[in-house]
Amino acid sequence: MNAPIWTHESVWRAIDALAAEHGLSASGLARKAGLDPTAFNRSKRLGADGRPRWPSTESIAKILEATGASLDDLMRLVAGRFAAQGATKGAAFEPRRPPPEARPLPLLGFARAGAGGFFDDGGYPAGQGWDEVPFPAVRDESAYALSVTGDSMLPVYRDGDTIIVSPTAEIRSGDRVVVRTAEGEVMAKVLKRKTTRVIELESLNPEHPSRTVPLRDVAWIARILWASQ
Amino acid sequence: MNAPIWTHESVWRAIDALAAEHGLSASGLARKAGLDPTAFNRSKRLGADGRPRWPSTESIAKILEATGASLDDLMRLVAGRFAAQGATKGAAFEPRRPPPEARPLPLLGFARAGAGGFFDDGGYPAGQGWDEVPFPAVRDESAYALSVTGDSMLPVYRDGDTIIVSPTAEIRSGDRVVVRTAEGEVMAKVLKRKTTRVIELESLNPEHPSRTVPLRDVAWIARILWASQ
DNA sequence: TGGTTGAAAGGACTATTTTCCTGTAACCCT
DNA sequence: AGGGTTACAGGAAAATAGTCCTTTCAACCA
Repeated sequence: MNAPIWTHESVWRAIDALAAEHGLSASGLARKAGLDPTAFNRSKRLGADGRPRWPSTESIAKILEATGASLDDLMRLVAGRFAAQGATKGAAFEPRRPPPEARPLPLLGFARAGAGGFFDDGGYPAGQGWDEVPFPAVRDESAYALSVTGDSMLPVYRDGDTIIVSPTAEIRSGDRVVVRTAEGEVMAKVLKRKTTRVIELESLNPEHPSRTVPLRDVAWIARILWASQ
Repeated sequence: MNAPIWTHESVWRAIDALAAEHGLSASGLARKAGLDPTAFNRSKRLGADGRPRWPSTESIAKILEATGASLDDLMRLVAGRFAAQGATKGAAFEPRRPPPEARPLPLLGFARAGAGGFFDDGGYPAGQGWDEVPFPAVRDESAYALSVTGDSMLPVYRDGDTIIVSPTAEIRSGDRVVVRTAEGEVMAKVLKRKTTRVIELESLNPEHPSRTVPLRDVAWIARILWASQ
């Protein structure tokens, strides 16, 4: 079992479980906590654009108070440890794999790497001044890998490179993304701009022109997290 | 005795403590998590009308991810159990950490990604035909991370990208490498050719010329395994 | 059977949180 | 001294979560 994590999925699951442990529906729990009964509707957990909607920390405080649940209870439920009576009728539709467990790696700014004292003679990290970074910080259980084929993504991605893609990671301007169009074309690009109607995609090769795609022509978009080298 | 509770005060206190445990200010933690640096300002924790402002559960997920903190850490901090301050900032390098444990991720060739049947409507892996790849396949206990600074490695590496470097991994022609010269210059390049006397390094930007360095001028060379995106 | 209530989906609107922006102050480096 | 960066306060705009409202369906009861 991997370490429990705080994710959109696990938080909502905890809310459902808390409701069930108190013999309530999600709408009943919301009502009991003084929230609108539709607040926890499953239909509202993803926005119209598919973006995850997170319950607020304030709403969580209210449901804990209304049910008398403790901080321990909250973490237990987020961790997925439910009471037997409260077993939810799971919508489990595919087996989930745990995401890779992050470990801390020593971290140094590149600009400092030339200064003395950070590496020994063999090029191994040494001395003072190293920070830490979790690697790999991949929390998405539905993350997958794509193996690059061809030369069309040079110079960033070469034939045979592996890219790690997350369908649920937040995407911001400047992020490298995989986009599938409604026609079935799948491409790796840089998201330059997103409006309510179009997305603008820059090529990974700066010499190639940007491309604007209407959102209605976008089947899905997923963020690239890591690339092998 | 009541269990620790989830309140406006305890949640913000936990955020401050998480920052402190990583040697960061609140604004530094926000920045590290990809949030606006003003997001956790003390001045913004109560609204102009005195109403408490709660951090979102999404923001909490982001700071946990950015710091590698676990659900147990979150609970500990919300409960008010803090570690001594500054424990990890600028710490001496500690050798012999276990490398990240590889997990299998679904793998698909990019060229096949446009064909039907590999993704559901939301862009999640589905259907048959997926292979597996271990991620991250990093076996080197001395692997470390470098944080890219500046624009000199565009378009492959952008300012702020993290590259994972292995001093012990085998290096072959075409691999992306970090090289330190005897003079102390550290650079990221592509190893084009290695002979008994020289190495030839291509720039990551194909427009820039190759560079030949005598082996006696090379202090060390390490292979880049992964790059964040 | 008809009425009532709750559960849930979906849309519009409102309230709240985050982001963007500006300014000041402190600190560090050249 | 000047420039750059970070920390922090404060205001406006943008984004997001909650509320209100409507509709449909199911369960229950008289």
